[in-house]
Amino acid sequence: MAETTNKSIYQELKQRVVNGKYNIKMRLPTEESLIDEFHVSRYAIRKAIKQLSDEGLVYSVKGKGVVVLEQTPQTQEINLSLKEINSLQTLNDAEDISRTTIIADFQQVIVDEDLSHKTSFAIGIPLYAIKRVRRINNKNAVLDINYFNAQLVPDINPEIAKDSIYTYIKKNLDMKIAVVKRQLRIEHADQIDYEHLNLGINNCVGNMISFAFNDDGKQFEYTESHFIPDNFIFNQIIKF
Amino acid sequence: MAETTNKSIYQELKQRVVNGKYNIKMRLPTEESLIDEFHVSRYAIRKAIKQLSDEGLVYSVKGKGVVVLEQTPQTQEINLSLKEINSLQTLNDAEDISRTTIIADFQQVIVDEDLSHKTSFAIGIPLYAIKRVRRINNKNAVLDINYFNAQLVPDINPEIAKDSIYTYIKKNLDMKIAVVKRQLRIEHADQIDYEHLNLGINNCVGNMISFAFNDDGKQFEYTESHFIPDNFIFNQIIKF
DNA sequence: CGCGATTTGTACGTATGTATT
DNA sequence: TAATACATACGTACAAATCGC
Repeated sequence: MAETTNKSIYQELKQRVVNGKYNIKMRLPTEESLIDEFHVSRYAIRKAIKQLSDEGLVYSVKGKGVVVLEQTPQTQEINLSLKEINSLQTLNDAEDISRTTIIADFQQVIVDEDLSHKTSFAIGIPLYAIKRVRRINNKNAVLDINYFNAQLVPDINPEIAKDSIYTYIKKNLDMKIAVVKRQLRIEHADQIDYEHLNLGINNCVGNMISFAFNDDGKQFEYTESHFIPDNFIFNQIIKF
Repeated sequence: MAETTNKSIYQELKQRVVNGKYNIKMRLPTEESLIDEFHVSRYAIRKAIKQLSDEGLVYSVKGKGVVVLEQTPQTQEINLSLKEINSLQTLNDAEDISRTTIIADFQQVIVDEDLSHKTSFAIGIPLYAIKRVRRINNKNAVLDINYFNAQLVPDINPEIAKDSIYTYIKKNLDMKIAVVKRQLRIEHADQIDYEHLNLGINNCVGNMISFAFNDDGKQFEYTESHFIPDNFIFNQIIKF
């Protein structure tokens, strides 16, 4: 019946959910009727619904249908969906937040046993070791401690680091970022954290550790992002 | 060639990756040859590979093949994949960690405006309000502050809370847990945290906030899990 | 309580698109 | 440019869970 023309099926369905056309009191139309409406295959409909489901808007139940979840109000704080913190760039675009990067340290090192144990780089590999402070809303909010494999990510310099190393990789290197494995923990603040971060009365930091791999399966980065309490939220949706 | 018999294709492929039969120097056999080996459809092979990919063991590249990622050593600490912290039960089974639950508070309340704003339950709904302390390795490690919709999760009592409310829901109620939306943040420790947790010199806690929904789309739970620093790791894998 | 009817989940086969080599 | 290999899309069939009669 209705025509999607430009908009994707996913976007159209999402709009209907957030507008309340599809709401908690009802279920989505069956896949069969959406197929009839949009004149596409079952595959396409299921793909769109999966996307809604991954966002936590709906939930599919075998034998029953697709249920709309009660909506929870979203918080106003700096809201990270984990995928984005790597290049805090995105924050800048999306929300109007003042952001600056300060290069606190920039050197080249060779991996020794200690560093190998920590970063999981092999001993002997040359690295760029960079420390950067991210100022957000006039606070020193994040301390990034980066190690890049200099063979895989060559020719970094402070100017590049001041901008975005990820942008540099994407634009100038013939290498693709494939996977990032992350660990998030809370740690007692260290000397270096007190030096660079506006911790206020807090004596702890969040520590997000990232291991990044290219599409040859090789690890090219180890990074610790130390961030101050009370300013960051990490979201996740778990389906059963 | 090889026969899978009992084992799933996923398990067989995973074993080959961790054993190093498939390793960083090579790529996985093509989907075509795996189809020939296991005598199943392309769909089945792709499903197994997707599972490996979701675990961060391999990465598929269009036109190239399926790449094995360099392996990163796993840490020994209490390692949570976010899905499990809800029922800390699972920790008990997997690792040998001593665990006890202490009921610190148990009452029934009606949602007022403040509580509604915080929990996103509607005003007037009756709730069970429970505070529990989780002792892990002889430390008060987690303070759980639970609110359950008493209409959807009726007849909770302290004995049930001492065990596992999720087990109770699954076994005794005709309700299915569908989705949990989570937020993780770091907060300055509160009076109640100092009372119940072994914070040591730390003055911050992790706060994992959960909104849980049943398969009718209704929110049945709001929970804050306050946990001490240095003892928990949250893992996540991001694919590009 | 059981038995269809409904609805989503899984699986297969095939064809075409697209990035890599 | 051609061959290779994964990604996307369609159609079909059957399995499994749910719901109403």
